[in-house]
Amino acid sequence: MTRRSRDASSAKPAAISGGGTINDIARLAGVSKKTVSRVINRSPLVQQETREKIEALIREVGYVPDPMARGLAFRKSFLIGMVYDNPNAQYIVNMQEGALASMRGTGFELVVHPCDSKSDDYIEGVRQFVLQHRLHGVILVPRVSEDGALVDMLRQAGCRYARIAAVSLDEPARMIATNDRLGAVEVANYLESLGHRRIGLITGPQRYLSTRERGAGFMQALARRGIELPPEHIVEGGYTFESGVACAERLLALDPRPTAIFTLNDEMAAGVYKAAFKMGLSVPDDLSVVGFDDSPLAARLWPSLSSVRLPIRDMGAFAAAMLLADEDAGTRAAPVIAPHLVARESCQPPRG
Amino acid sequence: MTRRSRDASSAKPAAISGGGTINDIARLAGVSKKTVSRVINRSPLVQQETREKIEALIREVGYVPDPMARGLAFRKSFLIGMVYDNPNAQYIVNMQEGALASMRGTGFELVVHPCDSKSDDYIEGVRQFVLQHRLHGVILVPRVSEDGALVDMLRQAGCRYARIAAVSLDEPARMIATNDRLGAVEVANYLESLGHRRIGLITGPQRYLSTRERGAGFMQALARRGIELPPEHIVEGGYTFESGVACAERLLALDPRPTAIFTLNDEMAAGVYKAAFKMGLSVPDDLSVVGFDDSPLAARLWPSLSSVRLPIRDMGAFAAAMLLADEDAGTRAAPVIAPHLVARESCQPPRG
DNA sequence: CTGAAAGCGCTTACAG
DNA sequence: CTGAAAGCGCTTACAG
Repeated sequence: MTRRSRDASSAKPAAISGGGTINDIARLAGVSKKTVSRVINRSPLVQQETREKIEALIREVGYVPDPMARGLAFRKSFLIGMVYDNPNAQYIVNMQEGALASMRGTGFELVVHPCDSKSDDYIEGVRQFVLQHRLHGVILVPRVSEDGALVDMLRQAGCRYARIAAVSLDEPARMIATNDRLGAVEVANYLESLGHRRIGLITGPQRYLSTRERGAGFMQALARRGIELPPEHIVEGGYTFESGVACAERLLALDPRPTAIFTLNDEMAAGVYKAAFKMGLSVPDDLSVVGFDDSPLAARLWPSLSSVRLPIRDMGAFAAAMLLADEDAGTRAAPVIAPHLVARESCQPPRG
Repeated sequence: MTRRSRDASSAKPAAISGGGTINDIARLAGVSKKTVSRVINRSPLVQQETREKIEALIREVGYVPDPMARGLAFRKSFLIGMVYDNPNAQYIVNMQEGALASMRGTGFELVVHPCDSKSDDYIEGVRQFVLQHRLHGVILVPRVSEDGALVDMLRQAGCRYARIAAVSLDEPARMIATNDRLGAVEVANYLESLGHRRIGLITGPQRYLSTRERGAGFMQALARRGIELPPEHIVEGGYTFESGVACAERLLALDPRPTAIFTLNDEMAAGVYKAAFKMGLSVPDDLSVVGFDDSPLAARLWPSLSSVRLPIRDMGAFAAAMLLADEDAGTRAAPVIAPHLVARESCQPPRG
């Protein structure tokens, strides 16, 4: 009782510290702290009666185990990291919220790690990030999720991860495939059903998996409906507004010009709007436009932009849930992610 | 040596664990671990020679103290929280990056806590957030930063905080004032200098400090230049795209109608664009528009939107630096944050 | 300026 | 099913 000042005061510890320690609960329950520990960790090796008594006490006192003490003993923190190199702020924020939704009430917290995958020491940065705080696991967001070298490092470091990518790249328990291809297929079918035959495609850099998936899905679906895109109708942009303008100017200079353009993200679709307006073309009267991402921009453009939406929040929630799941919980059903087209005002049948 | 398996292997511990423990360093240096601890914590009570030897060893081995062990002993984690209830994703992401920039190399990490300030138990949520992991401190982003009840709770919980708000609400060491008013003044002067006299203002909800500051700054600056805004030229929006459309429709129905409109955020400015186009008015030929926030939207609208930019990244960096600063480091110069107008294509002198 | 002891709040072997 | 001992990797008193 001389060792710990708290012992000298009262059995009920200060509320501010979150409800005492494991020792307080053990003393109150008249058991060893090891037994309390078993209850905390859901060990089956506790008598039902004992367990219930301890659980009631824990609730009553408002006791919450200290994550740092647990982490020290476990050699693993109660932190989940999110690693990303993604210019789409809304994407990041939505995914954070989704992950947090799965983590609520678990005692885990989310720590963020934006990085620059073009710098050659970013992997070392992630390594220190996961190792220093002994992260429980990390969520890998596109496009870093596509980097095999990063994943190799994580495996070697013994850090769990959940990858989010356009198509499965890993074992199911570590992977959330977003099936970007399906969204592009939907766009192809939509434009074709409106009657468009001369269609332009503005892609992103081919090194991105999402670009290849979206592009391939779009072209294949068109082909299935008997539409072939001539090479000059396919231009590679850089996922930026400016590149969207430049690519659209090239496409719209064609004669005859496309009656519809699909851009592989919304940024570039906004660029298409600008190019069209500069040329005196009206969207959608003279040109239909579809984007991808359904970013906040889409609904705010005038006319509002039809775009493909991914359930980003859900993806974040699934990823966190995967990381939190017991290693030995058996095979869990892989979540099926399906993008879908949100049709707005930017498309209509071609004129004439 | 039977106790710790690592002792049995080699003096140089596995690189994967980040470079051994304090005991390894102590043994290698031939000192007690307390002395190593003093070096880690920059205590002056270490002989220069001893210190240098230990520091060299730490670098060589790549030793990094375990934040969980330190946190347990300190009763305080190496985590900084960011608490926000802000619909502007770019704002959040930029601020996160700024905070992280200040934290780089310190061993601290950033843990995020979005919340809903309209729910009545959000303060309890933040309380558990800061208490459970014993956060080192939290960054309070507008608009939760304006909530006195939240700050009271944090004070009572003994959690450090840094508040970011339009105007100082707290002691300088806990406050980053963004001086929103100055940005609005700049807009007023700009529009006046272009020759506008009939000017409309679309505000946000008056309960927000930023709204009041921006609105007051704008009107006062106009008044100083001899322009009074009649009441019907001032309408209250809700910071949403839709409210921008509705407010603009009211303003543009006036006869004579305003030649310029200032909206207190970019979302509503986009709404003004839509309303103008629907009425067949051209921006900027028939109507000049200025927004606030300089969100990604601003540069992507057509014509691109003039808007007030806040140095959000720097604000995040300052906030984190404040939290990391030694309590007894003395009074540090309060950073001066100054918003400024980014003039783009949406304004020109009024016609006629 | 330096160190041995005790402690932070939890868990992992190891016994029973 | 339960517990006493030792340990996770660090720090705070307290001595010297």
